[in-house]
Amino acid sequence: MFKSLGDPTRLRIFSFLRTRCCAVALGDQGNVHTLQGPTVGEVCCQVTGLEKINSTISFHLKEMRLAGLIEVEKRGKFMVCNVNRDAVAKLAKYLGEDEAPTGCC
Amino acid sequence: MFKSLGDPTRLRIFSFLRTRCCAVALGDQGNVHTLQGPTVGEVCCQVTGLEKINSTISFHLKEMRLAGLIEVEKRGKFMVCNVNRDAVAKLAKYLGEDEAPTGCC
DNA sequence: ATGACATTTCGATATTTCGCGAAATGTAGT
DNA sequence: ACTACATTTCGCGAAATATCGAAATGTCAT
Repeated sequence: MFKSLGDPTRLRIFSFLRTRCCAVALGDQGNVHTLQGPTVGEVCCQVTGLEKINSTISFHLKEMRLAGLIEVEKRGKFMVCNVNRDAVAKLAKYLGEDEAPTGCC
Repeated sequence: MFKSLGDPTRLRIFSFLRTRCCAVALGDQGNVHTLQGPTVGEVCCQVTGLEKINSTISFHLKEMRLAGLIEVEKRGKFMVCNVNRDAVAKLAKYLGEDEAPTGCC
């Protein structure tokens, strides 16, 4: 995930996706449903201002998905993207915790 | 910083440095003194088990220093390394905060 | 079915990055 | 000054990465 966030384009994508809320609802069987989110094309427009080609954004989104940073869901003709909040929370926790044993120095 | 943490070797270095406390003391004029910490050679030994050459570790430490992730200080013949806790805290804060505007979706 | 649209895959290319080993630099002690 | 040691710099090759554009895939609407 750090590697994923390490690329400037992906960090911008990440930042953009965070400004769009990740709507979630519980289904009948208690399963989680993501309701909506930006599409690949929308990410491309908003993040790079069409500076980058769709296929490039698609590539980065795939990387981020494989890293577990985001979730991508099919919505008819589109693919909608959302930040994986649990994963990000874990990452924040890792950075936030203090690993130094007491009295180490 | 994300890019820095994205490399496996550097993440191991980071993790190792965090287990060694960053001792700090106030000097006579209120200036901050880092007291001690692992040397480059020690990092090389502990992190890679001598799998990697010193120059390689030096390269990574430089990257991490330029990224603002660690601080390196001259201590006579040695260079001692410590995590930049403020920077890491900021990073954790960035990941931890919720950027989605209320009622976005 | 056909056309329009969204996205992904593929191939090619340019750039970056990592790693090693040798040489250079710098410091401490004798 | 000389030696021993710690670290950095440099040159280079190998591998990974980012980007583009074209072609392929998949979906919706007519």
